[in-house]
Amino acid sequence: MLDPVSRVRRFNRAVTSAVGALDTSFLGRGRPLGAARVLNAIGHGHSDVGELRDYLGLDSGLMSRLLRGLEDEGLIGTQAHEDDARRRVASLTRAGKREFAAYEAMSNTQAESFLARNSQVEALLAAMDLIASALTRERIALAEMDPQSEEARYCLGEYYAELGRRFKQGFDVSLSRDPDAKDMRRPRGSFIVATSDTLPIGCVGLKGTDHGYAEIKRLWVAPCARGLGLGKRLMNAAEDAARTLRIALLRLDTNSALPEAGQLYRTTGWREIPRFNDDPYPDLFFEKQIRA
Amino acid sequence: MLDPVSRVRRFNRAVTSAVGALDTSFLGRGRPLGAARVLNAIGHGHSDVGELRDYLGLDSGLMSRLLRGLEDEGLIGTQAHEDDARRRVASLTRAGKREFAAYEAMSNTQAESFLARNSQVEALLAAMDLIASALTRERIALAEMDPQSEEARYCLGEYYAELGRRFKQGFDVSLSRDPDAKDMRRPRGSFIVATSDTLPIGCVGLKGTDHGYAEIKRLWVAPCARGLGLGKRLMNAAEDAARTLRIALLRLDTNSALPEAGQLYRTTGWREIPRFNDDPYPDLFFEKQIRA
DNA sequence: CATATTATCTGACTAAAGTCCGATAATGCT
DNA sequence: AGCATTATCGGACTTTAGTCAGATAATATG
Repeated sequence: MLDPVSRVRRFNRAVTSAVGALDTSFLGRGRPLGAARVLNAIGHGHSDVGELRDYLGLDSGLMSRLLRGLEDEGLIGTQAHEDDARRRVASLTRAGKREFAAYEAMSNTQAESFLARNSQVEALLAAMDLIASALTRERIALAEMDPQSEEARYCLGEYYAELGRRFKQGFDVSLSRDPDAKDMRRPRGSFIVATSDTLPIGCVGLKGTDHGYAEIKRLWVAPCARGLGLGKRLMNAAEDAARTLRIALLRLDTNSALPEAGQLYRTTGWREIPRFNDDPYPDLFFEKQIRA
Repeated sequence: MLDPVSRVRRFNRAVTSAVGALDTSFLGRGRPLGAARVLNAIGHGHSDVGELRDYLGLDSGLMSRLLRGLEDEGLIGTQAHEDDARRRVASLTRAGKREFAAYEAMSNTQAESFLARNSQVEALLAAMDLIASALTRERIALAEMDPQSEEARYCLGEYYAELGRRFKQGFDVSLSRDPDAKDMRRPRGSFIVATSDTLPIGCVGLKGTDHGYAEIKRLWVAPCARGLGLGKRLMNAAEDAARTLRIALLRLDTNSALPEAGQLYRTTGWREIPRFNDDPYPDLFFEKQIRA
C-alpha cells in the first residue's frame, strides 16, 4: 500500500474513474461517445480523415460511418483534399461549430469546477504539469518559432522569473543584454521551443552576431520537464540549426549559480573559455566547434 | 494554453490516453474488459455479488452473466452467503488465482516501467499522491482501527517524521510520552485512520486517562491531503467517538511550531488552558467540553 | 403462517463499437 | 496507356455492453 508501485496504481485507479466520469458527461448531448469524439477531434483541427483515424485509432469503415452520421446531423461537411482528391477533409458547419463549442464549454466547466473544489491550486497544477509531461515525454515536439510568438514569450517569461529566484541579488532583465528578436530569426539565428501537447516546456535561442560565431541564449527547461533529457535535446536542435545556417563556432555564457547548466555543457563537448563579453550576470563562458 | 483550465485539460488528455493504453493491455488475456474487471475486483476482495455490482456500477443482469462466464471458464466459484442464503459470494478458484496474479503482474510491471522511464521518481510520486487525493477526496473514508494496525503504524511513522522536520531541535519519540496502544482502544479510547482508496492519509487518536477526561493525540494529515478539511473531519470523528464512549471533556496539547493545528482548534470550539502535563514538547494546551 | 421484500438469475432485447471485405475512384509508376 | 497502389466508402457481420421484465428462492414482517 505504501511502496512506489502501489502509489502509482492508486493514482491509476483514481484517474481511471475520473476519466470515466468525464467520458460519460460527453454522452449528455445525445450522441454516442464515438461520434462525440470525432466531432471534437475535428474541432481541434484534425481535419484530414486519415489523420482522424490515426488520432482516434479507429477502423476506416467505422470512421466513415461516424462521419456520415455527423454529416446527416448537419454538423460537418467533407471535401476532397486539394492536393489529392482521394483524401477527404472534414470541416465543421455552422451548427457543428455551435455543437463543438458546447462540448468545449463542458470541458472547461469541468476543469474549472475541479480547480474550484480544491484549495492548493498552484500545487495541483504543478503536479498535473509534471505528470502530463512524464506521460507525454515521448511526444515532446521541438519546433523553430518566432522569438516573439506567444509560446516563445511564455518561455522567456518563465525563464526570467526563474533567474530572479535563483540569483540572490535578483535579476533585472533590462541589465542583461536582451538580444534583439531579429538576431534569433533566420537567417541570422533561430529560436526553438519544446512543447508537450500544446504546453511550452522549454526553449533555446541561437543568436547571430557579427563576430564570426553565434551565441546560445535563453536555454530553459520547465521544472515539470526536468530529468527528461530535454536540455540536451534542445542543445542538439540548436546545433543542428547552426549547421543549416553554416555557423561553425558557438559560444555561450552562464552563471555558476546554475550548476545543472554548466554540467550539461561540460558533458556535451563545450570547452570553457575566458570571458568574452561584459555582461554583469554570467561568470562562466564556453565555446564549441560545430562539425558539418 | 497557459491558463489553469488549459493545464487541467492537458493533464486530462495525457491521462486519458494513458488510461486507454492501460485498459487495452487488459484485453491481452483474451477476455473482454468487463469480465477482466469482475475477476480483478473479486481478486481485490470484493467478493459479495451485491458489493461487486455497486463497486463496478453494473446492472444485476449483466453482473450475473459475467459471473456465469467466469464460472464457465473455471476461474471463480460462487457460494451462498453464510448469513443470508439469498446473497451470493464469489471466490477465485486455483485457476482464477493464477489468472488474477497474471493481471496483477501486468499492472505492477506497467507501474514499474513508468517509474523506470522517469528520473524524478520522488517528485512524480508526490504529484501522483496529491492528484489522487484531490480526485478521491469525496471518497476519503474514516474508520476506527487498532493503533497497532499496519495503517495506523504507517500514519504514526509519518507523523513522527514530520515532527522531526518541523522542530528545529529534532524530535525524539521516546522523550514524548508514547501513549500505550491500549489507551487508544475501546473502551478506553479510539484511533481513527482516514484512507483514500487504501492509502492512509490522516489519523487521530483519542487516549483515555484516569483523570476524568480523554486526550486528543497524534492528529496528522498527509501533505498530499492538506487543504481538504480533513483535519476538521478527523477531529469531528474523534469527538463522535468520545460521545459514544460517554467522555464529556477532551484535552490536547500542541506546539506553536504547528500553527495550522492551533488555528484549527481555536476555530472549532477549543479553549486555551494552562499546561496540564510536563511533556517537554508542547507549549500550548486546549480543552473542549463535549455535548451529548 | 401468509404475505411482502430482497437478492440473484434468466431470457429477450437494443445500442454501440468494432471487424472484414469488396467496390470505387484518384493517384503513382513504368 | 496500363497496372498497382492508396484513400475512402458501404454492406454484412460479430462482439460487447447495457436495459428491462419476469422467475425463483430465501428472508423479513405482521
